[in-house]
Order: sequence, then structure tokens, then C-alpha cells
Amino acid sequence: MKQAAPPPKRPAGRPRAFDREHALAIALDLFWRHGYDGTSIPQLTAAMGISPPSLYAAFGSKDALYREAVKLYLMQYTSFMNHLFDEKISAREAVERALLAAAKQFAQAEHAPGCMISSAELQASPGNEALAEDIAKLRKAAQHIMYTRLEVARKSGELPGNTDTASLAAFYAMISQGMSVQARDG
Amino acid sequence: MKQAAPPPKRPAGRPRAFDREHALAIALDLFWRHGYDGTSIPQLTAAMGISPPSLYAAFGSKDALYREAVKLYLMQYTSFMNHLFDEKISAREAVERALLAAAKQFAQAEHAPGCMISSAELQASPGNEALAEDIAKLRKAAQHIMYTRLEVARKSGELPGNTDTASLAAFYAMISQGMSVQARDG
DNA sequence: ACAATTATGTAGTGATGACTACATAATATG
DNA sequence: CATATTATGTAGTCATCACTACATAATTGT
Repeated sequence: MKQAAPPPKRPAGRPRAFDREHALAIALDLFWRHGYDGTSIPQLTAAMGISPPSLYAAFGSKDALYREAVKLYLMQYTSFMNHLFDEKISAREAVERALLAAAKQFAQAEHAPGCMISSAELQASPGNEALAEDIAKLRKAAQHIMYTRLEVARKSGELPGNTDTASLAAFYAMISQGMSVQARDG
Repeated sequence: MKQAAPPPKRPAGRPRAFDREHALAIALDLFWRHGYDGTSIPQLTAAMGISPPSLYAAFGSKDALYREAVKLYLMQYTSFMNHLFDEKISAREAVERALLAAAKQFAQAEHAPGCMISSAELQASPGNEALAEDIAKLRKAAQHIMYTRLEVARKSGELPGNTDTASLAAFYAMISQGMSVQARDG
């Protein structure tokens, strides 16, 4: 039944003293570089310039913060996948463009090297199994996008009817993951 | 000036009550699965059935134990690389065999999935930088072996003289690393 | 038998991890 | 101005980490 001011500016209560989005971007950078376990709360709060209670008030928990950082990553740094949705070009070209764009993206110096998803939580430590599984799901989802594109191409006749699109998708996902490791090592 | 018994059986002192090699194999399995940070001393001692002092007496430190486990891994589980040293077959065939053997090896159910070196310490946490670098060196070493084989092929005329063997080696290393990630995810 | 040496078990050390209790400060609404 | 609501800062909680002090047990060499 709220019928207050049309622009609901502030939610009441003391306003937050830091930029939540900026803090999230910092968390993303740290998690990207050092992974979930490799990034500690003191590290995060120090880099953000805030205290632990502020972090927890804003993000809930380390796990929740990590998941939000992953979401931001997916929104900001995985646009190279868009080529796979481009129906105006052939599947072959779409895959080529996506891989090239990914390679470029992985090697950019403005952010951490490689793909955050590819190199994250490959080794689940006790207590992180759920997180590791969810990240693995993201890897599989990316592979599925590739698979779908290849299936379209196969049904439209661009690829031979008997093409093993699943294996082909797995192969391209492999390439992408390999590129990520290479980017990490330089 | 020791001139005691010809077979120097025991080194004096109370004998170790556990099998050091077996314990090392257990450590390898755990490190392989969960990584360095993801494996704790309590986990290790529990799995080995010994107490912390025994572990430290036998291996020195967690870092030293990890490095010894890596050595064991290299000796026991990377024989697929041997194809690259086989001079009786073409480079093309050597690479093909190595990759196929690696794929088979990564997927074996008797041990942890994937390559221990490929998926290890991709994200260096503070305090592990040295270890992460040494592992990265191992990845580069593997790539260099591939490079050397390709260079031999190029100089012998099997590959065109202007082949970019370094990039080609990087590509194959990439494939291998991608396979490792795929193996982890199933 | 005795000394020297090495391993074991119990128990604990200091450091660091994620997370929070509590008092206080700053804003909105009535 | 009073009250409710939300954020902040200080300080601390409890768990877990890698690692170890210390007393004791088992072996070799004399």
C-alpha cells in the first residue's frame, strides 16, 4: 500500500557510505585472480576500503558475494559468446569469431587473465562442493550454447547430417578452456 | 668412514611405523583431487592413518610433501608424454598418440580425473606464489617438450620450414589442458 | 646393559579464517 | 522532535589451519 513519493529515492535508514557496484567490481577482480578460497574477507574489505560488517550488510556472505561477482562477470566479460547467437552468419563463422573474441578477451591487460569460469574451482575443497558444482554447471552451459548453435547448423544443412555436434561442441569448449590456461601462464 | 654391514639395512633409531611410499601415494591422490590449499594436514594424516608429527618427520612440511607428490605424479602418470620422444614415428603420429594417451589417462577411474599439473594452482593465493610459479613452469616444460619435437620435425623436413612450431606447440598444450578440464567435469 | 638415535602420541601453539554482538551514527517518516 | 530503520566501527567469537614441544617407545651400535 505504499503510495509515497513517485521516485522512491532512498529506502530509509542510514545510507550506505560506499559504492556497492564499485565494491562488487573489486570483489570480481580479486576472485577472478585468486579464486574463491584464495580470496579472504580481510583482503576484500581492505581492497574495498570498508569493514567486515559493511560487507556482510551489503552482500550477505562470502558465498553470496562470489556468486554475485560471477553474475557480473557473465554480464560484463562474456560478450564474445554473442557471436554464437548471431543468425546472420554461418555457424562456422560464428564459432570462429567467438573463439577469436574469447582469445582477445582472455589476454586483455585491464583485468585478470583467462576466463574466470574456466579456471575457477576446478579442485573442490571440502565445504565448497556446492559452489564447485554450480561453476561446473556454468561451464557446461557455455558448452551447451555451442552445441545448440551447431545443431541448428546441422539441421539447416550447413553441417553434414551425421555430424557429432556434441563432441564438436566439447572440442570447442576444450579449446576455449585451454586458451584460458595459456592466458594465465602468459 | 662407515664400513659396517654390506647391506645397510636400517638407518638406526626407531623404525617408521607406516609405509612412506603408500602415504605419499595417498597424499598424491588428495592433492590431485583437491589441490594444495584444498587439502589440509588433518585430512592427510587421517587418510594416511598417522599423526601430524609422523607426517612432518617423514616429509618435512606441507609444501615439501606436495612437491614430492608432484614428482611421483610426473613419474607415474605422465608416461603419455613418452610418445613425443619416440624417434621411430613421425612427429604427427607422436603428437596424435600422446594426445590420445593423455585423454585416456585423464579419464581413468582409478585415480583423480584430469591432469594434476594442468588444473593445479591456476589461482595463486597469497603465500603460494612460489608454488604456483613452479607448477606453471612444469606446464611450460611440457609445452617445451612438444615444441622440441616439432622443431626436429621441421628441421628434418617433415613440417614446412616456415611452420610456427612455437604456436603449434602452444596449441597442442592448449588441447591437453582443455581435455583436463573436460575430464574434471565428466 | 647403556647410550645414541629416530619415530610416535598427546596435546597444544600462534596465526588466520569467516562471521557477528553491540553501541553508535545517519537517514526517513509521523 | 520522536521513532523506526539501516549502516558503520570496534572489538571479539569460534573454528580451523600449519606446525611443534615434550615425554616416551623402539631400534642400532658399543
